[in-house]
Amino acid sequence: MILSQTEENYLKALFHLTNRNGEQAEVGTNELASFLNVKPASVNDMLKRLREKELVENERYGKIFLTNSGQKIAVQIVRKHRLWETFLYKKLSFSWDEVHEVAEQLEHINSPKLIEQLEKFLDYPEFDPHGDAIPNAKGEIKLQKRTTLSEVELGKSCKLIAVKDSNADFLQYVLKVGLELGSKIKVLNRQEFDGSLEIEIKKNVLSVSQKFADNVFVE
Amino acid sequence: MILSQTEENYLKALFHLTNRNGEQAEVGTNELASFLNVKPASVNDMLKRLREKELVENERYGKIFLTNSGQKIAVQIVRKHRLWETFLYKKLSFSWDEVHEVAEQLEHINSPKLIEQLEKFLDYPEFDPHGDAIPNAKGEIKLQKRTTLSEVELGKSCKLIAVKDSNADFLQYVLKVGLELGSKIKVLNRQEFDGSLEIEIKKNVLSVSQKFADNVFVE
DNA sequence: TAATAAAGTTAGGTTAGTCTAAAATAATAA
DNA sequence: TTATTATTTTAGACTAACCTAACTTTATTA
Repeated sequence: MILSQTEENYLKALFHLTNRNGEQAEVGTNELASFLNVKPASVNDMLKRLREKELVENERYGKIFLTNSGQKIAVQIVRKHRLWETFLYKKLSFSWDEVHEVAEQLEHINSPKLIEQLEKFLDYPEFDPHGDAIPNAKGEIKLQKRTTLSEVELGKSCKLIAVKDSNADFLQYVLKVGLELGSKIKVLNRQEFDGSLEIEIKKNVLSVSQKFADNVFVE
Repeated sequence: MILSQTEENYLKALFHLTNRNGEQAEVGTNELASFLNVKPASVNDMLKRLREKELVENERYGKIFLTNSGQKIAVQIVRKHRLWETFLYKKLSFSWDEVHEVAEQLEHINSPKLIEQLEKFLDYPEFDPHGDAIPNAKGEIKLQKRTTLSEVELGKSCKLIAVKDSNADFLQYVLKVGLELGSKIKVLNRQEFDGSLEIEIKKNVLSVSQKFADNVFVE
């Protein structure tokens, strides 16, 4: 089935919104609209088309779900996105926070051979530069039971393996703080009243908010 | 200036049609329409928009020209196309005849850094897999005074460096005949009545039409 | 449970890019 | 030079993807 970029973006958005933090989540018109920066009325138009193509299911005034085929297509888009991010980061010296925007464009290129060969060229990577798992050709995703920085015991050290979202501002802040994939972090102290953490990175001590710590994955 | 893929395709088509065989050529509505597989009426609509953006110039019932800024944009698209073709051929094991179609999609990705880095990654290639010159970042193109197979003297040997167009059928025929970039070809004989040539490739002798020989560049 | 707020839908309109059919102009040939 | 043919333009319509404004349904809370 040949889909427009817009249709693909709706499917991908639904995939992300319905699978949050590894849990199923319910998604409505409004939420999808604000995620995609369009108006609810536009979402309605598109949902009608996607229903007709049997890629989504939703009843009048009900929540929105991807069908099996919708899900399959969405996973393939995510796969392409993450492979391209990996390519940009590993081969073209893009920084962590720059890859997302360009991968948003590249993910819509339609060529099965291109993706196969790209994956091979990158030597079958399992994770993208944000630490997210790359679905394989069959659409299978490695399940990741990931620990956040917030959950690390006081005094212990850990290694940064991913950050939760792809917001460029957040990523830039992470970089500015001196972190990158693989950075070693030691958790020194935790403020009870606001959950903020005192951490040590390369012999520098700094304080980060709970929200920050919740968005950083470590092992 | 941000252009749609369609607008970019019109500019690129005009670039190719107005610079044929190194010579300037006049292009009209009908010709552009059939090149792009749309109807003349659609071309008219688009020309209006491109005139308003000052990317093309044409008078009522007159021939169509790219303006300087239209030309600049077109060259950048050609540059991206040829760099991507090179990438697919050199790094992702695409065959000669497969690169064009995918590059048609990739050429519309908008990221100056991506192209800069891609060019660097490929080590500043001068020619694409079809032997066409890749414009540099400034839009300068190496001028190629190219010899066709038709022009080679009887008994002389030459090396295949390019083929004229990107038609997949023609490229596949070229491959089938046993030719690739760099292949050595010896011209044995020429039929006066139809211009066809008898050539030797890897100790095989075969006959090719004048049209074929006109479309194959050698040095 | 009635009133208010939030979420979702519908109707009607816009723009980009396409089309068909018909009309206008230019080019070619008798 | 007039008639025929080819090219170009115009008018009117369609679809995808969006919008605003008004309306309906569901959820929340007083």
